[in-house]
Amino acid sequence: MSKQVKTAISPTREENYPEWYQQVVRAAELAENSDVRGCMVIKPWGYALWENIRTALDKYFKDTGHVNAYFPLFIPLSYLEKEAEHVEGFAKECAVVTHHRLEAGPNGKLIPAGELEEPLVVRPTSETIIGATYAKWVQSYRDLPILINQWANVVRWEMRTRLFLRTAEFLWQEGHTVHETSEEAWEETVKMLKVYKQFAEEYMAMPVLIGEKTAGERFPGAVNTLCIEALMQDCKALQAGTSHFLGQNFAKSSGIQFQSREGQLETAWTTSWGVSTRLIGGMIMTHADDDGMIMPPRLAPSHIVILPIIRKDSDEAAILKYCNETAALLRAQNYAGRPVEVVVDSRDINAGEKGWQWVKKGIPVRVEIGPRDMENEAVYVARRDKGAKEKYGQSRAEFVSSIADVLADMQKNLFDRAFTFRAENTREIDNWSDFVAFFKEGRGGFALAHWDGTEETEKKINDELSVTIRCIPFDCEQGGAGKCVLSGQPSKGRVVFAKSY
RNA sequence: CGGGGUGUAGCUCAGACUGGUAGAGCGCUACGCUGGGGGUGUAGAUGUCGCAGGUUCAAAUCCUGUCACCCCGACCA
Repeated sequence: MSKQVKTAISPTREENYPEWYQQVVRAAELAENSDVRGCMVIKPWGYALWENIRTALDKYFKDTGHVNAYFPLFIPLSYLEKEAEHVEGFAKECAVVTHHRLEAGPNGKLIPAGELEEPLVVRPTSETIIGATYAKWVQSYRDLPILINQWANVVRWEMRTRLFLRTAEFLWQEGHTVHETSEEAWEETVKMLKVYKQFAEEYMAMPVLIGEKTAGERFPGAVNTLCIEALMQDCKALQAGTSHFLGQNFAKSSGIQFQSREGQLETAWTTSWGVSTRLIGGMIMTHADDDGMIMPPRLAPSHIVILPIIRKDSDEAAILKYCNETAALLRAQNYAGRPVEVVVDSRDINAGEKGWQWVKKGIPVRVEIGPRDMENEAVYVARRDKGAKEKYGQSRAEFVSSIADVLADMQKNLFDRAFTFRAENTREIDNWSDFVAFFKEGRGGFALAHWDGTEETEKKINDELSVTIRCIPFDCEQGGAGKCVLSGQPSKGRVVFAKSY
């Protein structure tokens, strides 16, 4: 007797959410822990996802006038010291290179030698090194704006790490721009935030709230930090991207100055904005279910897997031929501006096992093709956004011609699901006991509540409930004024509270 | 950096209290029966028992030291 397993992933989300998450990452072959503390190995299926994220975002950046460049991994320690708040924010999590050579020690072990005159910090973010470079590039208002993005890895020596959500090394993009005026820099900050929102919603099928951070949650050294915030299935919030208005802080510390149209020497205005491999964690926790990953079609590494069902060896050649033909027909179709991507999985392993591997990987569509289907010029189809039992037969021609619509429908379905989930777990709360109940007795979620604007209240709420202000929505005053949920002091509008990652 | 814990096969772990030639399940390899819910039979391969000392005729097991990792806190894209 085979033991009956209900879900492909164990434990389920309900049973143990953090463990479920780890298991999904592993079962979907997205990434695994490496021998290096806090650092992950991103496996081909996960990396392909990142490549698709990159391609899509890069297009947005180019379309908004940015170009890519690359700056050094190492930052001289003295650069980091230039911006006071910035040092304070990152000093505790910096990897530092102090030597440049290894020598054989007495017991055959290698020991560092050749101490550097000035230690180098492995970039936790590149504002300082890029700022120093920009200072050399900028002399005149004619040199502005500078609109550059870099795709890179950064290192932050975090105490506790989790695959994709928080790793010591992660991949990201960081945009760094320089502008003539405050207004223009602010416009850029908002523009890129909106790019992130659009990308999150249209590609990742992950609805996000946008707004600004409170002073306490700001990027170290920023005048203002804008963010996109998503709600995960365990009702905790995930900061999925940030866009910073840096004012003149970094321009001053790096000496980015230019001669203005009026001939005056002026300090420039800068912005920076980034999203990271954390987005993958966000996608998992937004869409994946107890059977594993679910890839939104627009970013899926592959759209369709064809699974040949071979009952007799004598059928094998004919079925494989039919499968490859089907793949070719599908590849000739386009979905969302790129050719449909198809894998034919002809590995000689048990058919059930094989199918489940793809379920766990989250491929949008599985197509089983056996002798019966071949005879009828048909296919047998399963969509990852539907129940695993909901498979349906269809003529091949019909399936092929409708594939783009199926994928589009699935993309929409995933977004709608996530949107509904968020709506169901977002609540306006007007008094403290309801607020406490929402987070302590209930599952939590986004609480829209009034806040008196003081750090004191923010801290008290965090201390008591581990709940933070995720963002102050741009349009928060439209809902009208009210009284702070904790202090009762006047408030201009509701802000978003949640527990967060 | 405080408190707790764990290092044994690729993975998850038993064996340790009471020293006596290294174990299980899963995975892996080969062949067969299978194949549309992840099945099954037979035959295999795999270990400096984290590292270094000590006690002993004998150490995965006892002792000392050391390193690494995990969990709970404080800190974070």
